[in-house]
Amino acid sequence: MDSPPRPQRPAPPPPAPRRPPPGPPPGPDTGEVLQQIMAITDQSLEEAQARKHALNCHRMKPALFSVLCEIKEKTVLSIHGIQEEGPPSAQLMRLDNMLLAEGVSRPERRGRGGLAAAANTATPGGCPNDNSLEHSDYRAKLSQIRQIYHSELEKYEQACREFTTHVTNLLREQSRMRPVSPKEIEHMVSVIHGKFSAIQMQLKQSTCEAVMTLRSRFLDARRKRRNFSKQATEVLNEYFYSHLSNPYPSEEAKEELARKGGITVSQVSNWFGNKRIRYKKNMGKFQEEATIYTTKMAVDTTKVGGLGSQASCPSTPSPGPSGPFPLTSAGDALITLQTLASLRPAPAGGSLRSQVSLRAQSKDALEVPDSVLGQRCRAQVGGGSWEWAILPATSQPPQGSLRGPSDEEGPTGYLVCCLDDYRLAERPQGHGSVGPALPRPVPFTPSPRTQ
DNA sequence: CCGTATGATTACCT
DNA sequence: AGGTAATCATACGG
Repeated sequence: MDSPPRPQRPAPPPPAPRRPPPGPPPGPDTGEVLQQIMAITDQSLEEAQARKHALNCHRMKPALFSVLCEIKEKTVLSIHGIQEEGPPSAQLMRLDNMLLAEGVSRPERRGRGGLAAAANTATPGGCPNDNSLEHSDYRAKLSQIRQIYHSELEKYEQACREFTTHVTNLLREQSRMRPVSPKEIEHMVSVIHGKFSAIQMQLKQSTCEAVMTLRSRFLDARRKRRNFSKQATEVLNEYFYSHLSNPYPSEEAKEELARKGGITVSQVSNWFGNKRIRYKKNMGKFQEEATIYTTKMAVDTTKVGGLGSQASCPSTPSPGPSGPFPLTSAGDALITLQTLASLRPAPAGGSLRSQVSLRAQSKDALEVPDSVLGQRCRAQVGGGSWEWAILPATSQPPQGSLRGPSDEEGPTGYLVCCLDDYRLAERPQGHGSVGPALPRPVPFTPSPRTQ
């Protein structure tokens, strides 16, 4: 009760007791010794060593040492009280997991190749798979973050190791002078580790933040859509309008379209999803576009010699069985050249070379091969559905006006004509004999095609 | 600034 | 899984 207020200190004990112990009152002799100890710090190294040696040999040393031991005992107890600080790291674990998931803290991945690989796997699920430009930008930045993170981490770890060794050595050395239990050293080490891991935690935290920022910026960039390149749009539209009766590209077709357009397969899927629905909702609006693209396709077809090679479809050139788009009235039907170009003049010419090519020589003339005149054919109406039709029987260019969608196509660029005397035909009986792959007129069905 | 176009997302369906 | 339909959010052009 009347003892001096010497409370347990909340902080870990300093390595050297700088104060007279609260225990039994030191005699004058002890006080003197302590004075000397205190004075040691002011002395030169050799002097100090000599003093230390002298003190070590002092007759009071053992007694003093045991006193110190007693004090130590108490402080160690208090240390134990303090030591049970909360389990450090729910948060640390969270950070670690996150860094791992983001591909930042991959162990043992040092080389650039490794980093790149890590970056690749670091984009899980819906992650940015998009425009390779942005993607590589993202990867580069992530890799940068990773490098900084690892080099900092390395630094901290090294510093921690050095400092730990240093302190351990110091304590070991001091243990000759004062009681330093291995436990205490251990504790000290864990304190040091704690401090350093706090720093590491900060590093991890800010790394996580950086990654999240990068990620969100990137995702934002994804959400902040950009229109596709002209090239991509063209490729997609070409496929769409050349497969209007069945605009459902297969997986392979999607892949090829993606490759050609420099976009991803899922973007292709999105595009077709949007296109189908929007086209169906408002066919009128797309009429012009339809003619433009079907025309374009026709040009390519004729240029290449009938077979839609590269410019046309990556797969299945023949339309499927169902037409997703409603028929327009025959009155103002537009037969596009692409349509005409894919007409077959007669039963089974065998090879696709028997396809008819039509070329517009000028705005005012359309050359129609005799072989198809008066023929029953399949025609794409209004850029939309396919119908059986009979072409005009005259050798004159069909009446009607030519439409010229493109400026760049020159004198032979006007490929779309209105056939005023186009008329609907009966669907041929036994359609199998009409031609190998002529699509049958199938009423509009909104359900997804089955292939 | 506003209306339209368009890519992406979401819910729901088969 | 892949489709439709509705919707969101931004780009873009007048």
